Amino acid sequence: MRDRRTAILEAAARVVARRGVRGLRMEELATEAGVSTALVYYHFKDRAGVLRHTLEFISDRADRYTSDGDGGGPLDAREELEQSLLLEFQDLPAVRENSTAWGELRASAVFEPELRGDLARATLAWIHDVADLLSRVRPTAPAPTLTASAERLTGLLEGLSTRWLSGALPLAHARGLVKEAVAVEIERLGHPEI
Amino acid sequence: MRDRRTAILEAAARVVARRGVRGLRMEELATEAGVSTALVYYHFKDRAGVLRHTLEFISDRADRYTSDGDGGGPLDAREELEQSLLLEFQDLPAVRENSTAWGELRASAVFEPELRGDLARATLAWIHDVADLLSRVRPTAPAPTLTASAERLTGLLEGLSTRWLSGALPLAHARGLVKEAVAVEIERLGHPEI
DNA sequence: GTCTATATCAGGATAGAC
DNA sequence: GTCTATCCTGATATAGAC
Repeated sequence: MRDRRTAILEAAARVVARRGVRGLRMEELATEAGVSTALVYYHFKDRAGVLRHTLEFISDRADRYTSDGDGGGPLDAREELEQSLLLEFQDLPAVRENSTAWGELRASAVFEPELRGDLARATLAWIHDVADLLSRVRPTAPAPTLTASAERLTGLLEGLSTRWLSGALPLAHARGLVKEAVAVEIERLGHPEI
Repeated sequence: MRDRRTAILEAAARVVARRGVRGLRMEELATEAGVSTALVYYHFKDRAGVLRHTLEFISDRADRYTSDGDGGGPLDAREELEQSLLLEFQDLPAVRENSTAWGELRASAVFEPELRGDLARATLAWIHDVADLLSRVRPTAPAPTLTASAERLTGLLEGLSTRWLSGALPLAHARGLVKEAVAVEIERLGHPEI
């Protein structure tokens, strides 16, 4: 147990994953964190403040996961790419929590312009990372083509993620589709004349 | 102006597109429809009932749009496919409304299991339609491969749609990515050995 | 079928003590 | 920094007249 503030943010991440951004109630959050509602307001001013800091918290945490050097031995560029894209599709509480929260963030941004800035920045960074990994597989492919591939792959991930989380798409199937999408895009980058 | 019931559903579609599923308030809906809140309850029992019927209404309407024979002259199979996938990316109020409502429905289904049934059915039907169009472009491709391509294309559409609606992706760029995705998948279906 | 009230309640937010 | 208690708004839902 860290300081209360962090405990509240961790609790908020769990509640958002369980109820959604729209479903987050201050009292449920307080109970989950084991504190009073007043304390939540003390630390975060109001509901919007809670949400802002929670989404920031989640996004930082996601960065950490992504850059996790894991114990799987050295990977070639393509494996690394696949690995990185498949990180989002695992049935671990932490991963589900992050994916759910991100999905909520994206969906909420449609109606809440204040959220759009952060979201756009994070998405752009992600696309850039993926384009970078792609460029290691296909070093000769031109940058705009790489970016377009990255945009499609990440866009697909977002779409499939929602399907998975809403129970419409089994995890294994989602993973299969992602792997094949990677194969297809890499193949495509080898034939720029299409 | 049809019967009040339909007018309420049309208004609900507009309000959901504007405020989201969670942002739909019975009074705003009533005002938008030009009726009293009591009448809304009379016709739809409660808020959940409004939502259920609204989503059904939207989904029916989307079917109509999709099967719209339009005035663009006869298209070959591939053009028809492209056309059909690009329908969702137009800056027309009706289209925006439908896309937004669908996005909301998908996002809500993550937290509301009751919505999942309808959603899964509609998604499956969509995938099937796209697979069908693909099979006309690549008549020799095996069915599972066609289905996988359709799943990726529709999944991508869902992901890009959210990006577009949240202002993260300009319309023209989205359309370009979709067109290229179609090209890539069709190319892929011509090389089943990958 | 439709309206004008109005009851009811959940949930966000604050006051004030410790 | 943290709690208990409470206020108050906004939103769902119903009663009863027409």
